[in-house]
Amino acid sequence: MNAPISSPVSSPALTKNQNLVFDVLTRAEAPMSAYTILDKLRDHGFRAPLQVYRALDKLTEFGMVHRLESLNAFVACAHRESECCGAGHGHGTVAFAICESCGHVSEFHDHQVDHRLSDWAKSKGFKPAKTTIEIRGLCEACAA
Amino acid sequence: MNAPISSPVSSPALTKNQNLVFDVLTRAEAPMSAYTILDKLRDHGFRAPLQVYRALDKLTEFGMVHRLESLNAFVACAHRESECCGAGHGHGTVAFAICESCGHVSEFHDHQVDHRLSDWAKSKGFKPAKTTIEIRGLCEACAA
DNA sequence: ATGGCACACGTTATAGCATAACGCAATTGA
DNA sequence: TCAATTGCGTTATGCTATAACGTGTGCCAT
Repeated sequence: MNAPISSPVSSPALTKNQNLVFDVLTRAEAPMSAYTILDKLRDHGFRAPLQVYRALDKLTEFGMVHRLESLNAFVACAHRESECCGAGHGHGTVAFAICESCGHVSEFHDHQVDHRLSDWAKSKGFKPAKTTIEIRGLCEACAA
Repeated sequence: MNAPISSPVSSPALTKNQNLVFDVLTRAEAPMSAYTILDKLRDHGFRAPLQVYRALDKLTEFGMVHRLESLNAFVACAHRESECCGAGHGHGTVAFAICESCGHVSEFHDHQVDHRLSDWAKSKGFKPAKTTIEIRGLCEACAA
């Protein structure tokens, strides 16, 4: 009795660890590092970073979690249910606006940006695998 | 005799350490991590990571070096002389295409992408400070 | 049923990336 | 001349991520 468990709330059938990590991220107001997640889950039996990283790898693969490269941290995907996490659909690249003051992250998507970038790639014969777009700055509230 | 030295080849007057780091990056075919740079410069008296990081911070500030967030590594700016490194001009955000096979990096710029992103920011009251765009995938040669 | 496979898990150890905190030396300019 | 600034060097430390090992479980083709 170790493998996937009928998930109470999440999309694909997640394992116990995956559910725990996803729940922590979903509740968070800001991105969390793997080690911060680890600390939050010590009460639930987590002892080592790998337990977190393995869950994060899967959740990222499922599209339920995004990694913020410029922060070395993770957020739950903001596109609820139907839009984002469906298996094979992929609505393209997601962009993030990260407030350096309050830590809040806005996730958005822009087809034009997507097209421009993939046009560039096509023109150069470059085959994109994963695209990162992160804007760091101050959110409206913090810029005031 | 410790401060800036008339630089033999570079743009602003760089210090000795800044020149050494910049030269190593300029000669490199692919991005380098701070520790790789450190190893290359042991012969020149470098002993500690901070010596590298401090030089990288300045070079980045000057616009002569870019940090690749998804790689935790650094590259010399590909825009030669006039275009990129001039003090106050800033031609906007730069994007990178990073080959995961050979490590080669292409630096480019797209006004439309820039505009799209800053329009989004404006509409949300978000004040951008620094924008990261990195496409990882396979370059033409490696995709063949 | 059983042997092989794929996968999640747990643990220990280690690798790789980045900065804090101290003090010294040189430069600048009121 | 004195204070402020900047670069430098050193030691120590902290944060991020993965390697390598072994265990247990479910699946399913033979």
